[in-house]
Amino acid sequence: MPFGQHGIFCPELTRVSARTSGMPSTFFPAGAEIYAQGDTKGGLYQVEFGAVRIYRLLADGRRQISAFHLAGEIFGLQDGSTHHFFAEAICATAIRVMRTTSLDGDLAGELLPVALRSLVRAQEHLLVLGRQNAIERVAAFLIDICDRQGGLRQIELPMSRADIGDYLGLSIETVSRVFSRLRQKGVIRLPSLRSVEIVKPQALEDLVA
Amino acid sequence: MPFGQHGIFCPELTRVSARTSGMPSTFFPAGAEIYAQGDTKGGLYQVEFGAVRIYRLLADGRRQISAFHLAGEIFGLQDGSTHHFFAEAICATAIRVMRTTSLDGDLAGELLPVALRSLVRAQEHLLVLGRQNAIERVAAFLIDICDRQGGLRQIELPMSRADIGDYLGLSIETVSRVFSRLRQKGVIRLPSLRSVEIVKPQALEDLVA
DNA sequence: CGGCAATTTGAAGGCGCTCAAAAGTAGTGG
DNA sequence: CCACTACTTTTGAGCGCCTTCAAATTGCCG
Repeated sequence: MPFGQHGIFCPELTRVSARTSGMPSTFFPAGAEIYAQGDTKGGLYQVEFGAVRIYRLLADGRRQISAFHLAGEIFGLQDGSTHHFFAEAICATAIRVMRTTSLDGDLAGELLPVALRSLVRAQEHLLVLGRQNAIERVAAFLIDICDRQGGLRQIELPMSRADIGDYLGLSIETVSRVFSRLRQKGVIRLPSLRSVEIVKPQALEDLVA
Repeated sequence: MPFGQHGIFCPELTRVSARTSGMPSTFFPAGAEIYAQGDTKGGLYQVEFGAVRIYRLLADGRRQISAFHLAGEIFGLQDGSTHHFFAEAICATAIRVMRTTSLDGDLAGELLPVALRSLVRAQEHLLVLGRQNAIERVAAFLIDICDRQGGLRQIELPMSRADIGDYLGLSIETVSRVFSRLRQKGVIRLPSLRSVEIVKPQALEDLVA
């Protein structure tokens, strides 16, 4: 099976996406692997709906999520012939696949901007992980997700606290404590476990300095 | 002046590099700025000799070095029209410049591998900053520099402890303490301040897991 | 309603940071 | 050659933030 053992081909989505790009879509339930470290499947992926986590593991199980990808975003670029990371669906997710063969053609010029955006993102994330404390990291995360969801004050988080912790280099407990602290300060509200309302955007901005 | 206020044009180097690429070189003394955050100078840079640090600053002065670039390596790729980072010469350094105009032509296809290598590097660095402790970070750093200097056991560090700290997300003191600890364990020797001899490579490898 | 997983909250400890001072290094000029 | 200065690096002591371990609570789905 081309796109991970849990990948389920979805004819309806195929037809939908075919109208826009001519490429088929694949559906992944929550937790399904899209590709693994060492996989040789080349290609580029676009999130149609849902969310994806890109991560790496240490031998003892420590995990670092290097990026989340939301609807519309492109991922899967690789250096060399094999993937260096894992990609998993965070929730029910549809992925549009662009074949490697087409990359050699006209798309080559469009690939560079994608790579550069990812690079800038990763480098900015380095600043967060290297030089910011827990509350600053969470603030940066919320601002980032907010912007990528259209800038509305109401945020829907597809990922768990564990995912957020592994993205921000924090423990689950610390993430939870920071959320509580921001709530107590009146900076955010938590209408439900996976949604956040930003009450004082400026307070968040001030935290990331 | 095209490449930072401290850039010194060096005719002799120009002639040398012209033989290989037809592009001129610029010399930068230690600490000289190559480009700054917000600069609109496009273009690609190659280190001829010396070393470069790429970094970002927080409002209160905290600094995160996202990458070091040694002789032969290419840097300066940017998303959009302005640089998002600072680039400085760490020591006496010569930089070969490739003009933006030439990038639009034949080089476009060669740019993608450069961007992808940087991306993979940054993402691997995220794992170090997010999920590894002090001794593991230093071990990863030494292995990386060692590989990039040809894999010899003797390493020459162009950068200060402060630079290493700002690259690894550690304080100067912690970097120094870890070096001492590795020396006491017999893993490395420190023939001088800026050189490291790796006595037990396997011990270092084991640390990064 | 019951069971399981995710999240929250609490308590204690450790790793790395800050502050401080000593030791080492390099450059300069007498 | 040596004295002097300025800077980097090393080492020490104490503290604080985050982690770990543990338990309570909440939310979800059958």
